[in-house]
Amino acid sequence: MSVVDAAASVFCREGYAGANIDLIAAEAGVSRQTVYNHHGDKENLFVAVVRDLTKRCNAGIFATIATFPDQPADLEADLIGFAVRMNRNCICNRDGRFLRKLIQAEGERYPELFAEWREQGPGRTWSALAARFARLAFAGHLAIGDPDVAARQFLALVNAELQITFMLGGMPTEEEVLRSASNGVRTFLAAFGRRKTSPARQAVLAHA
Amino acid sequence: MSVVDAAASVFCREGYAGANIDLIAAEAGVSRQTVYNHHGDKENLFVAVVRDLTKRCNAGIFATIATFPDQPADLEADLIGFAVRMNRNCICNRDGRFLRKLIQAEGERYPELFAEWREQGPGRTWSALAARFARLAFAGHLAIGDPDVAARQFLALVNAELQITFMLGGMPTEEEVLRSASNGVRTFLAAFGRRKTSPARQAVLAHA
DNA sequence: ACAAATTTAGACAGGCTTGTCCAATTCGTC
DNA sequence: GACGAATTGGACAAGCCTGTCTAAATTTGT
Repeated sequence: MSVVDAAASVFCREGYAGANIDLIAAEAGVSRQTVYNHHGDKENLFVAVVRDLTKRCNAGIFATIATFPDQPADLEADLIGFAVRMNRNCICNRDGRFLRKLIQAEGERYPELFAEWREQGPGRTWSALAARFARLAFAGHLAIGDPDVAARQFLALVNAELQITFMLGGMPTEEEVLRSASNGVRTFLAAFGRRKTSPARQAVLAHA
Repeated sequence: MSVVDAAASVFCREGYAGANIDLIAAEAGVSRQTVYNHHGDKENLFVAVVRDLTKRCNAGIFATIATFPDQPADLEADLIGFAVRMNRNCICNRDGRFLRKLIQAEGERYPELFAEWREQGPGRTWSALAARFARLAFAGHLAIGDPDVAARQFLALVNAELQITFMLGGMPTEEEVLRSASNGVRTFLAAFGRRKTSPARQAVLAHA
């Protein structure tokens, strides 16, 4: 494991103040001196960790957004699949959980560092996702008023049942992710879908 | 300010490891010795802080749930009002933000302490809220499949636009709270509200 | 194989923090 | 005013952590 990866793990587990350079070095399998040779001091190492996580998370998010179903065959199934990919590859994975925890714990102490994340990450994510939803609406698959609002609500809905797990830093099971995404997409489509499906399907949606 | 309140503030700002007893004492306006006289040691003080926050937050949540609009005059306006109260009095206030941050930062280190919060807090909140929504559905104001899912999604929706602010530990403005609640309730009602325009759906609801 | 660069282990100083002890002072109550 | 309880300030030991230094060992490039 690289020094930065080990540092990410320890910073997340122990917090910045509680993180111990000796422990990071041991976890990375190098000597303490090597850590100092590479990164100067603790704060510098922390910045390197956040930049690394931010870069990888953003790359993952945009790679996943590229799989958004622009021409859906089955809108509900395709959106559920997209939501599951988003959760699995960006939000629940190691990088996503670590970055989230560092932001929550140290965000107020490093405003400029996390302001960068904020602009590059959520800002662009929402905007890119809103564009995709606008396109679906334009193509007649959805009835959306404000695509930015719809994008944020989509993410909120498909994560609605995972909040507690995220809050405690845990990793939801594949089944939990799927259930939350399914319930979220169903409600999203109940609100924004065009309802041109059959009455039988409506009945299923209403009861499920 | 009481010792526990000052400790809550410092633990949240600096993290458990970074919190300094001298600073807590100074912020509370007492001597360090007094802190030790009252609470024994740092860990003990931390536990006292979490218990205090948990108790106050839960009380606030259930007081607010008691204001749920069981007989709504204007369903949309009443739900927005409820959502704003929930956010203002339970989630955005000092206690709510502090408790959330402590859970996120130290939850994994004190599983038994936060398991208590988890059962008494979110578990009962969701369940109580689900019962209120079920009642609205029974009275014919909503068309809900699973009240538990609807309750979680309601909370997720009305907070959808506040996520980033929460993540960075900030306090949203009254306008932001109102806008997020309004957008969330509008979508919630688009998904679960009764629709006079859809005969098929009406039929389904009549049987549900 | 040799030389340069990197890594390692360990010691070390300096600073900070926790938790204890104690004498002096203040406070609450009668 | 008096007396017991609580609070205060300060000193103090012990431990931990950061960051530096050095000399030896190891790896790397040629």
